[in-house]
Amino acid sequence: MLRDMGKKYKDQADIFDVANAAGVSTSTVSRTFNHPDLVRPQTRKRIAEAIKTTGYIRNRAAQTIHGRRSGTVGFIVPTIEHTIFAELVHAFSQTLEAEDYSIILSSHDYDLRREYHLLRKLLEHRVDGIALIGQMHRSETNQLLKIQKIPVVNIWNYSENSYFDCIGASNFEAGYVACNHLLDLGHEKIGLVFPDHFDNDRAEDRLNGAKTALAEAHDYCNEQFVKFSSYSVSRAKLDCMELLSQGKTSALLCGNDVIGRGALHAARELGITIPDEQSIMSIGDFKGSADFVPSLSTVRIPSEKIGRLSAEVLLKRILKPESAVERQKISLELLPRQSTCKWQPA
Amino acid sequence: MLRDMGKKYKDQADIFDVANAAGVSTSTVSRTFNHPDLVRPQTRKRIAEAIKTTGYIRNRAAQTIHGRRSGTVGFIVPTIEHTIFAELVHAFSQTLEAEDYSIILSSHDYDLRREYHLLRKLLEHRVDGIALIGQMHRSETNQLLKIQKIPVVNIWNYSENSYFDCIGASNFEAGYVACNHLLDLGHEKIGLVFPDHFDNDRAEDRLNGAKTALAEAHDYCNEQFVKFSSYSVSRAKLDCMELLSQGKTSALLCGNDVIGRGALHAARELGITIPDEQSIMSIGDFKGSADFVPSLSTVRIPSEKIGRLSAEVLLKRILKPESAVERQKISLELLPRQSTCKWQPA
DNA sequence: AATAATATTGCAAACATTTTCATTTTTGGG
DNA sequence: CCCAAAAATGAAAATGTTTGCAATATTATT
Repeated sequence: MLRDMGKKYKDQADIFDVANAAGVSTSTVSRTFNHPDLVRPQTRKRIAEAIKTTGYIRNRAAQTIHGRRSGTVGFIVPTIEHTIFAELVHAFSQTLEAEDYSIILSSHDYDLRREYHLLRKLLEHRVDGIALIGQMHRSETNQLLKIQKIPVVNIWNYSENSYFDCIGASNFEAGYVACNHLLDLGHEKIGLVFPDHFDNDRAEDRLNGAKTALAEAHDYCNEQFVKFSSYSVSRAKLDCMELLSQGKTSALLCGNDVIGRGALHAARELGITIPDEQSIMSIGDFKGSADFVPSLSTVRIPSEKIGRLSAEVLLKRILKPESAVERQKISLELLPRQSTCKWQPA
Repeated sequence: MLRDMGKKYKDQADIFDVANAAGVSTSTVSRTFNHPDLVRPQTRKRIAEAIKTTGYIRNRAAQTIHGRRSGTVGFIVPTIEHTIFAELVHAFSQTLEAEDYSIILSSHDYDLRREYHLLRKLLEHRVDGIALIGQMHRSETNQLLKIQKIPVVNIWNYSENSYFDCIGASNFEAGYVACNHLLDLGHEKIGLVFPDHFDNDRAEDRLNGAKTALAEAHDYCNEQFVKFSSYSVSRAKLDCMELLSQGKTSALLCGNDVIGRGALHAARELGITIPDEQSIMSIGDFKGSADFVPSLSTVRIPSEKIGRLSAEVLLKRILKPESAVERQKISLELLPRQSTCKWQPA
């Protein structure tokens, strides 16, 4: 039956307008979108035309309300400003956009209380799934996720007993491998420059990995060589200059490539030759780190791969919520480049 | 009246559950959210408790359907991978998240056909507003935006006769100013390295600005010094190495800081001293460009400011759709740093 | 050409809210 | 303590879809 014509002026065509224009019922229009195989090709064509002439645009909110997928996925990252997660977000989005999902992206600036609030907002929008960075979250965050029974993927930091699906590398291992690279080269006085953020299990794990390597090699870890810096090349540069100018180290181990770049700049600024006078080792391998001169030695954490796989796993979970928890430990790659070399005492 | 109790098991508390728990009607619950001043503080408190005990989370989709704000804003950028828009997106998001909006971020990889499709998807979600980069879009994109009468802000590239609100700098001017900086320093053989993307009015305008400056100074622009590169440090480095090793230029003008960084690396790789042997000039001033050694001379386009202002303007337009078009031309800042100096013929 | 099987389509209920209008409660002034 | 005005609340309609079920149209089989 056609809809009451006495309605007030409407700016947006709705499914009734399309149905009228095509001379079918709303059910049929709806089906053309959601189960095209159930409607006759001929009818489908008529509807397609009606859609064009009316300028109809589906209302996802209306279908969301009905319990159908919202077609959105929430992605909460610590930051989008500092390159760190750019590649990850990019790969993640591309994969999901290819499946017609839209990404609601929010960042909490390393404040896990904000993370909780952002999560609530995403749930208000009835996202079909959620992606979070790291394993460390406030307990109310985890609780909320559990009782909501919403598909969740935990990205970036691998944990063998994660409650949710989890795709990431072992950041402990990354720190361990990176540090051992320097130790293998004969370095003994290694400066550790790591981000100072709390609310960041990745950095913490990396630092612990490095300290463990040091402890194994030296039976101790000299705390006076540990420096906390931040996620900014400028800040890191200053902090590294301070550390380098003390002249007590033969190598710097940087918690991530942003800091690694800062270290490279710092050395240059101070006229310190890399790697002859100091080795610089980093973790991450962001795009461009290989292009520095000297190129930055680092431990590669394949962010594109992680982003793509996370999206795929989340997708699977959305389609099949009850399957077993999926965890993938993404392997690291030690990339010795020009910024590190054997330590030769003068 | 209380709701029919014979309903099947529901996992998600809805507004009826809250109403029951608080002993009020759904109207009152709804009002506590949307017009808190209309409900007695005492009742409000009772409802707040009911919300907690039931674990209720508002359904934005349901209110969107009612013509109410969806609480989302769509932001379509060319890319999130290459730093270019990271600061912009960050500032934009922060400003809108503070007002409780969620951002649906999508990227089209410099493909304006994809931009159109992404826009449609955003409209399906009934976003309250849309932010787009640049002034150049497919005609169907512009048409769709016009007939939808949705708040739109055009970011990044200023145009004095934009149809929509527009916050940005003149990229023509940026190219012009950057090039004149080199000309003022006495450079004559200037290599132009610009992104090769079509579908990018910003790069085009910058290049035209540079060419205009050259034409004014020399009455010609030597096309053999124009090189098209891409938005990647690696790619740009290789391209710059090629150009530099020909030894026909005394300065490089780079279309953006990504290319500028590539140029810096290239020179270093080739053992060319910056700025003594070659000057490197860039456009953008991304975070970190000042920290390179030598620091990168560039024309600053204040992306954070642009991001923040865009968000504010879009917000205004959402609240007051009928007000006059707002345009802001953000001013540039020439930042001569260490990578450029006076040209002294050998 | 009649019947059975299958493919299409339509009706109406359901989804979770918001909001208008009417009704009830509270408040303040005498 | 009563009454008018103001404040708070509730009932019900409306929002734009999807989908189970029933009805109808098409096709295949004899």
